[in-house]
Amino acid sequence: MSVVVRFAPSPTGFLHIGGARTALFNWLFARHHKGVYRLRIEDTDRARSTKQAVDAILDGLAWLGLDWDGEVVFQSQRLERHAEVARQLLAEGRAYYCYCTPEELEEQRERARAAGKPIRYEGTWRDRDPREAPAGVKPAIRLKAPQEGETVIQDHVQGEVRVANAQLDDLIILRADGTPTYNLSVVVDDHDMGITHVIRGDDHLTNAFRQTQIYRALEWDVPEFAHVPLIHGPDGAKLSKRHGALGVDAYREMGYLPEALRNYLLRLGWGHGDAEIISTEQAIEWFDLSGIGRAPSRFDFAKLDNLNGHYLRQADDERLVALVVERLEAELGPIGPEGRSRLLQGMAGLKARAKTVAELAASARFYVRPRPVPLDEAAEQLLGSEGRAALLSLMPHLAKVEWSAATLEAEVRREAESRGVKLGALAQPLRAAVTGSKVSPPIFEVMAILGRDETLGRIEDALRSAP
RNA sequence: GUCCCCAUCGUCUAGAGGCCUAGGACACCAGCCUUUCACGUUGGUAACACGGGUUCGAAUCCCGUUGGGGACGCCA
Repeated sequence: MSVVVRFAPSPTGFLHIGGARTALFNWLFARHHKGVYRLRIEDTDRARSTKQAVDAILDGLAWLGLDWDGEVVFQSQRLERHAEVARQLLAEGRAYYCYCTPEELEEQRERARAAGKPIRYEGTWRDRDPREAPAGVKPAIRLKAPQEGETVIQDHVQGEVRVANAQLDDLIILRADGTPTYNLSVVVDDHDMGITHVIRGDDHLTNAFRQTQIYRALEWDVPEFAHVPLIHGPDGAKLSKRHGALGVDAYREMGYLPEALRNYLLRLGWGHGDAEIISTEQAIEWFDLSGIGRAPSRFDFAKLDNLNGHYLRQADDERLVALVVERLEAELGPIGPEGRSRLLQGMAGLKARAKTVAELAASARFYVRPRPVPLDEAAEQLLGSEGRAALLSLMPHLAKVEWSAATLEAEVRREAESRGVKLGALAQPLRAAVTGSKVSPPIFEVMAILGRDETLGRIEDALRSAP
């Protein structure tokens, strides 16, 4: 039997990190089994679903590289089919009309709460004669769920989970306005789409019981389930906007690479021995449901940063230049071919030092800034009067040397030696004057990339700016 | 309140009764490398929540306690 899975977000907000991981797991599972991975937008909440949210989800998935198979299914376009199934259950006597008003139901809930009993529908209309129906009340349709025994699900992550049917109530499958409710829609769509494995967040575990009851009433095959533990914030509490319940676009904005996020998300809740750095190809080969852990996990930016740094160092220079230019242009205006060329030459030295694209852009800024390059506080301190004096006396030597990283370094080393100072005594002021900062890629490499005129010009600027 | 799930270093995890004096990774600390910062490298601190069983033997199995989490909508 071929595997068919789906990712089914509801477009009431952005694609958050938990959803991204669910999508990743489904995608990996499908690719591993050479099956089908589909996307279904659960937009039946007409009031809260927005086009922007749908776009954000689609964009987020595309950025993450989780391509789906076939057409996107919009649940809102299948309402008629869902209603038809509800009516079928009604006709078969496996569902019934319920004439309770929302107020009555609220009273029932209150009563149950007060009595310390499970909060559930009392079954008021389950066996009542519909002829007693109050006039003018539009009924909802409820599933006639089993009252005895228990409902059991075999979960690939949680194992066998069972709950007494007495805990469950007769859930509404079709609202009074004729629209289907979530659990019915999910069951009908999963069935119609031929979904074989439902991999989703653990918060759906209890829905699995209700959905199982609907499957049974319909005499349809129940799919395999895998409920993945949720992702918590660093403090162990529910993810909040402060620490991780951000849209994937926010991670992109912070400068994370999609391949790094994929690797991080994969390892968050799934393991394969000691493997940490896992390429997507390798992940497809290895991914299995049994590797999913059963405990919730916490989101940790430090580890994501580390992974991102790894993938950054691995990334193609041209690609990184494009990402950096995009950010730098937003800040400094258009960057010409010369600037791009410097960035490309300097990228190897730059990317070895960054954790995120944002950091990369910040540290690359000096390559494309127009003179005079502003000196930050640390650079100013490094220069001081001694630093400037050192640079001044170094100028003639720099002016005459052949302009390459190796010759520049050799010349400055020779000078340091003859002056009886450490290389740093000359290199640091140079770095400060040329980059405006005390931290940069190797300074002779920087000088070589910048070229003789630009470098000497910057040094002169720094000398002139003496306080 | 009711039901369900979970529990190994700070974090992510390896571990499916003896291979565990509990392994790896991130973070942290120290050393090395070094023109800065990173990278790299070497070493270090650090965990089986607690209490009972079962067993010759338990991180691994069972029960309870505690602590987290999730669900209880005519939302999805």
